[in-house]
Amino acid sequence: MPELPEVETTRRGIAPWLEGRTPSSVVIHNPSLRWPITPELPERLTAGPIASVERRGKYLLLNNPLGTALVHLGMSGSLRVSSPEDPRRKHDHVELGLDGERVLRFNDPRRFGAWLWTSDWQQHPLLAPLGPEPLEVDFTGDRLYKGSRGRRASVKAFIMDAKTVVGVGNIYASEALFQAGIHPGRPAGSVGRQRYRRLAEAIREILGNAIAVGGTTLRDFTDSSGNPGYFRQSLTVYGRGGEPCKICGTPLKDRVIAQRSTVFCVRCQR
DNA sequence: AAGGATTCCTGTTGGC
DNA sequence: TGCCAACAGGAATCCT
Repeated sequence: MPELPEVETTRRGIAPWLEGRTPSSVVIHNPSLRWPITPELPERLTAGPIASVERRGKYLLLNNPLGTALVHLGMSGSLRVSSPEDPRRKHDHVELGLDGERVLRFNDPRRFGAWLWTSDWQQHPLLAPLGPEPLEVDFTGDRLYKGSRGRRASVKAFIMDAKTVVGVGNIYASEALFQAGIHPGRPAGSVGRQRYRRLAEAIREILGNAIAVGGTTLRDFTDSSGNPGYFRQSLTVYGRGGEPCKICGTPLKDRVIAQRSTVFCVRCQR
């Protein structure tokens, strides 16, 4: 399930193959993603060189002189650079020809991903409302504290809301709340300033560490070369329901909070 | 306005 | 062993 570290890992892998090049072709094998791929996408993406590959939250931005292709991996999407001779895999929906030797393929079994075209991504309705980047300086505990006053939803739902901060999905939200010692079901408005400072620090540290080892591979995430990420071995609570807490040994609880499976320690997290 | 429920989809898993 | 229902999950969208 790609969260910010997996998307950033993907960005770093594909950028060197795309930047400065004009795709020779864009072939859409199946346009039925989260939203139908607009038929104009191929002509737009082949119109000029891709100047840069950026990331905003979990969106990848392929920028060229006409605008930007917004690529979202959804929950099962991946991008891979391979040889044109490598056989297409099941669920390869989009293919960019890079030169004679390489192709970029978008694979997405569940088709929750997206490829959208926009002439101005900053104004795009999906991107404009997004909150701060967790690894940038404007993401702070004080900001979380202020934004959460009066909020009755759980602190877990609050930090998974992209308007609060981008890129924190179910796995890293659980990990950060454990590291900060905060119970995921606690109302966001009842968490104090100091504890939000701890939480912001935990989010930063965990996402940064995950990026450094290529993300988390649970089942099938791989980078653009097909390699797994190694953060899984650093997970302290996610996927460990019923197993002992690594701090106090109490069996970890597993229950649904914010519509998602959530693992936490009733003793260490309050 | 806020927050919870629903929805899209397919591969994996668990029960019988 | 085989079949099928339940489940997982990002996040927009619907509903209250």
